[in-house]
Amino acid sequence: MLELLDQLKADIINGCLERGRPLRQQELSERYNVSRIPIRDAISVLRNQGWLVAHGKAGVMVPELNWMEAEDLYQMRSLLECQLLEYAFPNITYETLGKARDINRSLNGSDLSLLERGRLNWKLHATLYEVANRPTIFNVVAILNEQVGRYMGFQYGPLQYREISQNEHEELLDLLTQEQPEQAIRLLRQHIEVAGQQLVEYLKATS
Amino acid sequence: MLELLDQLKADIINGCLERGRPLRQQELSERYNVSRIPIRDAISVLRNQGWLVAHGKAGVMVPELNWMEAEDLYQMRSLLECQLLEYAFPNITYETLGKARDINRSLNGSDLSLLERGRLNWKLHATLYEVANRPTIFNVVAILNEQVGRYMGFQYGPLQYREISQNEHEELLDLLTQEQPEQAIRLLRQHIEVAGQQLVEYLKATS
DNA sequence: AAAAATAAAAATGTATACAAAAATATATTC
DNA sequence: GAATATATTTTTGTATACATTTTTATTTTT
Repeated sequence: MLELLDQLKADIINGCLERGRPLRQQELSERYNVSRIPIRDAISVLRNQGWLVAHGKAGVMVPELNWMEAEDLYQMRSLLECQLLEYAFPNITYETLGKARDINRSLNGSDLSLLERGRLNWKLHATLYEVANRPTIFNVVAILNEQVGRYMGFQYGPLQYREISQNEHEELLDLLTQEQPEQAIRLLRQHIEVAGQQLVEYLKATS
Repeated sequence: MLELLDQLKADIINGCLERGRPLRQQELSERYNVSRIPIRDAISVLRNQGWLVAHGKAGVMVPELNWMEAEDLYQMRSLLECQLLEYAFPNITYETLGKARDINRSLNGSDLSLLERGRLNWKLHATLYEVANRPTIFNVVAILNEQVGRYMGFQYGPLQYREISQNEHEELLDLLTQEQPEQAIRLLRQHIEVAGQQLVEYLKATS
């Protein structure tokens, strides 16, 4: 099941599944060599996570990427993640920061798939947010990051966003180590908003 | 399918389904007179909407209500819905306001179930937010309101929140009619936060 | 020839059946 | 008698089969 979900997500990211055309359960069941039941299960999950949309009675389909959605996702991320970091700050330990640094280093690897890279990026952020002990907000933020994942092909491809992002992560961790929460939060807000703006620019340019 | 979902939600709200005990697919399929497949589908949806939680390998169960979750849901609602109203304001017409007023009047009915009442309440808010033309933020807010729905038994029961809420709706619509967006947004923030605080207080007191 | 009505096809939703995995109970060993 | 190992039961996941609904194609009527 998890395997199937990942395969589907990967195929959505790299464009193997046509956008804007209804997906047929039977086609998918043949493509992935399972019956229609697990396909239905997977579709249900992916629909709920925004990887697929139900277009009325035309069936589910891979949604087109659009800059407005990206903008909104990043705006919500900015709002909610800054709030989470604020809650988290008093509880951040050296262990937390160490874990985050380790993850950031592993992002150096050049043999990572888009999906893996995106997941590590989220794991880094999540390491900080976890200690906020706000599971409900955390969950929503997790969903938002999941949805941002659909745009990963763009963000980690043409934009060469990798190094910039990693450097900002390092700065952020340094500010947290120096116990400067306000500046850290400001940097996080900027980190997210700039990423969003760049993605939006790119989407506007290509569409 | 929609029917089954509503039945399950209703039974979760009014406590027919025990909290904190794993749900068996077969039990449910007998209880609701369907096979296990639609039950599985429904569980998947309800899990994604927070009505059920997967407790490790102990199976899915109805989550306990807790004040912290309620607090967080309302905090997020406050943040995001105020943002939506800001976006919406320039596009709000008399027709929009009229629709909202009609819905608010229909909330007078005393023969409404908890689920129906909650849905009307959301429909009123949604009428305003729709014209913001921010479907992505709108969707997240819709999910948050769906989750708040799990607490409806409390909010519309012991707290007798009905009249207060309806009056605030009317005030809000008046402010929007008078084209006073800042005050309207402030009132909305208060409307949401007070509702949240009252619910949290109640939950703290009873638990 | 265009619109409406009917028939054919396809797709989805659901039930049943079976297989794999998990949990529980029973037996066995020390 | 406690701990481990084995067998039994339960629960879930998936395949197949069928019914219902939706879509598409064809025919009929004006």
